[in-house]
Amino acid sequence: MSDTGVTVKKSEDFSEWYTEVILKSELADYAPVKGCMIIREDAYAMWEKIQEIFNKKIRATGHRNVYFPMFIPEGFLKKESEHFAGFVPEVAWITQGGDTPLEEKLAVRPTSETIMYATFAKWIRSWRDLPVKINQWCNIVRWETKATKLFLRTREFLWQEGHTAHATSEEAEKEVMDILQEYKDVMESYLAIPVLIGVKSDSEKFAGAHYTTALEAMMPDGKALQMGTSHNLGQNFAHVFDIKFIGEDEKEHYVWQTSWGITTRLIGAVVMVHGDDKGLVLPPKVAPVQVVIVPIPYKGADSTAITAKAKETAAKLKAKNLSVVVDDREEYTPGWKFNQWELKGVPVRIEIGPRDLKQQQVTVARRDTYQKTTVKEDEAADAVEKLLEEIQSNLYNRAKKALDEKITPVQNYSEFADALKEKGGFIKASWCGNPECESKIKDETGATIRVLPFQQESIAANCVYCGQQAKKTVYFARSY
RNA sequence: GGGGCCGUCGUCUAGCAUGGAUUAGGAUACAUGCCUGGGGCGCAUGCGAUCCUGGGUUCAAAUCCCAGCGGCCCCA
Repeated sequence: MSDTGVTVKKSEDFSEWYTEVILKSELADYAPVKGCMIIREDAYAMWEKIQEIFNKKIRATGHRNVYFPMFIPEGFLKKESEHFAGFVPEVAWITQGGDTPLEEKLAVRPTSETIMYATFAKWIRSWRDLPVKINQWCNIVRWETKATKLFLRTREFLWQEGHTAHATSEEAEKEVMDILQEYKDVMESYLAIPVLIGVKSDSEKFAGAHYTTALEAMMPDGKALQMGTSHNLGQNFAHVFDIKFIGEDEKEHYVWQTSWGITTRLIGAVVMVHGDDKGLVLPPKVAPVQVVIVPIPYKGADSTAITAKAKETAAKLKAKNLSVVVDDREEYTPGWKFNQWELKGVPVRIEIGPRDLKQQQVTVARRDTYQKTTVKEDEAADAVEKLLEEIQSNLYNRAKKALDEKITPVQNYSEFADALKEKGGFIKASWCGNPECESKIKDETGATIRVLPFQQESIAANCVYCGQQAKKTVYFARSY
């Protein structure tokens, strides 16, 4: 028995399944340094797709890409004390260059607010210089000491960080929400992962932010995953870094700022949410290979005709801008190839054998449902294109259903505990707004407030923990 | 933050309890040749191991002890 396939069932040992799928589908590999990973071809290709999608969105709204250095002088980080306190436990420091100790140690960026904003102070003079809307794609380092997990928590990861400065609070506020919506679209329309959006509680907000908005998804094991954040920084950093401009009113003002990011963690979410016992199941819109064609050459059959037909079909699909691979390797049997491409999550497989040739058809198999049908040869390209759309929406609908099933409204703390114990997921509950209740709940159950949804609806009059007058309806969950 | 498990050819592993004799064995992968082909084909031959690293115990260590490195899981 071969062990090249996935040996663990997703429903039986989720963690093990996750690791195994990633390694065997060759998305990633471990690096020699603890908590670091190698992002392999297919995963990187997905990251590039995400970059393409998001770049297009932010360019359309006037943002431009830049690159700042990865070394940040300690003094910069220390300027905003809350920010520094939030990040210092996991900053990697450079203290020596060659043989020479550095006079001031350098942080390997855990995020770039400080180095960017020191520069903003130089760039911004007048209201005419605003808004500043920049973004960078880069790596960052957060020296995790706790458990690391492929894609979800590694010491180094890739992300994009957008940073903006505006003349007014309203404008910054709008930016935060616009970006949040763009993120939501990336996740739902492209990654096929539904998310809950809202504001973070103070204890969970970004260190140094005025407030943080976030997008939260639900994983099949009942744990929430933060998919992205968009922060309203208010004027905190502006004051610290002295980012001022002369307004139209001829007076001096501090800028209003935002920052926002998504990371390679999204790839881990795709694996978790859509994958199955055979391996990855990739949403067509971000799949590096959308269609694989496997010729079935029988002994005695006209294998040149079969291969020719496979290539011809591939050409038709490519003409529709689809990414297609013809797997004409002779050293593997068709059955072996089916399994391998399923492991890699390719959404659609086309089989072309003597039978198809004779009947001028192709056999089409979809990854999400394993359904196999035959399609007339000249209709194949259109049919596949349509099928890919169908798979994309099927994956989203499946995930949406799973999310909805994992949201439990509760009236009191015993219901809260039961729901969390039984199925995990999001617990929708009323909260008085006191951080102490939040913190006690965390200590007792491991669940934290993931978001305070924008659309508030009252589900109970009293706080789920202390019984005092409730102020907010929030989603709790255990999280990654 | 706390607890537990693990590390042997590229990969999965046997051997470890009770130290010595398996030449560290097998499967898979890889290479070559044949045979096959609509769900991980078959046969033959071949290649492939610092038993994670360092130290200790011992006449003798993959096996026991300690430390380090790396991985996994669970709990809060």
